[in-house]
Amino acid sequence: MSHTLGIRQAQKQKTRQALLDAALGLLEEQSLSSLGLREVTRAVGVAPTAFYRHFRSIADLGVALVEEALGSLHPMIRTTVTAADSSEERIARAIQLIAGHVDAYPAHVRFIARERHGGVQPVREAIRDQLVRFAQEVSAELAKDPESAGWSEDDLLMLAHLYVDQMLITASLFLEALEGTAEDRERVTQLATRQMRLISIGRHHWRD
Amino acid sequence: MSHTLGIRQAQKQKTRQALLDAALGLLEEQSLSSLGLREVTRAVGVAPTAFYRHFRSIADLGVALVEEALGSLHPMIRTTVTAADSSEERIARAIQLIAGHVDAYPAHVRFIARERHGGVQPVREAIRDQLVRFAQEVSAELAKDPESAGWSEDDLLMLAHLYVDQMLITASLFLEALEGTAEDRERVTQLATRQMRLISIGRHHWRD
DNA sequence: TCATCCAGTTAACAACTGTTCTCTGGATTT
DNA sequence: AAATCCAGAGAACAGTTGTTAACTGGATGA
Repeated sequence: MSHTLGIRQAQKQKTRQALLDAALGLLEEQSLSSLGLREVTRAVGVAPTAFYRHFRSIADLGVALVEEALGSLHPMIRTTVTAADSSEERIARAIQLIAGHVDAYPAHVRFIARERHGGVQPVREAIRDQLVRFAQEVSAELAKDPESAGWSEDDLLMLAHLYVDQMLITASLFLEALEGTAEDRERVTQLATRQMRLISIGRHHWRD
Repeated sequence: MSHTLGIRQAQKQKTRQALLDAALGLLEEQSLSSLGLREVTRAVGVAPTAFYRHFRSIADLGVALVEEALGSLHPMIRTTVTAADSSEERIARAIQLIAGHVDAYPAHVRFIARERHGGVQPVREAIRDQLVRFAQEVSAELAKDPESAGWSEDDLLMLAHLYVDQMLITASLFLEALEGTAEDRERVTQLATRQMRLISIGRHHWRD
């Protein structure tokens, strides 16, 4: 059911993607609020005014980056939380998944961590919306687990937010460890694993 | 034992503080990496070149802001964790303390949350160092608690980091709720309380 | 085939940036 | 009282920024 794009539309999307990629690269050493429109177009090799054919402003481009970075992550998260194996195995797998994602898309992870509390309001809101969606989805998956018997919806959402925040913290630690040694990364894995374990224990004894 | 500063030194410190205050104000709507030196001096009402009498660069000023925002917080944290009352009361008091701090110094809290993963490396490192110190101090206080019997140093530090991160998340939520209604703030209190409670439960059953 | 469209170009704008060098005048020290 | 110091001012520098307007030329659709 794929409709082949015309030459013009295809070229336009190519340039648009080049702008997004260039911006993401430039954002490794600065924040979005200091990223210049000309800086981005210069990196791509197009005229500054071409930018306006794709985005109204840098903030607009930032919102598009949020969608690119988080939009495709929902199914991955759902299946990770769902999993039918033991709690300990699930933790190990989740952390392995985070580590792998940071390895594969470090710039996206950095962007989200940086701009979650960054200086550009529309981007902050876009990230917050995505994270709220994550928490809702995690909450919905948790509800299916027999261990969630007797849990209120509020408490499930509370736990889901804890998980989502913990995921981001862990991703950020893996990111810092990317330029470090293998031991650095192993230490992050150990730390994150034990923190998740402690939260799981808290979850297990919550109903008391 | 206070040595009265000379007129010149006093005036210099006054200007320096004015620069810090102005910068903090301007940072409510942008990130440090986009803050201009001229922007700051203009807000204070001094010549751009006067900036160099106090800071080598904007990054340098940022590091000074980190010290101002977090430097004086260490004793407060120590005493909060120490506390001799029940776990539930300790949680309520800690969260109340965070809420009060956000009310009193919203710009400082915003600055730390924003620049923790921000685009200016020296500032990121300064914040990280301070947070590591917090975690070490919390860890040292936890070690005194009889409930920490049988805990390894690594595990204490793991828990301490969890507490510190949770504090920052909570502070950030209170900050968002500052412009909201009283119910918004109450909801944050409820959420943070239950998350802390769950972590406490996890801590209590850790040795299993 | 011919008219229309539209992604990207070119040129120009006023406004802004960090940094340098030189200078001033009141505080400080001798 | 005289010499020194030094926080801040002033002017100028080359480079940068976002945004506007009018344009070109290949793809598109009638």
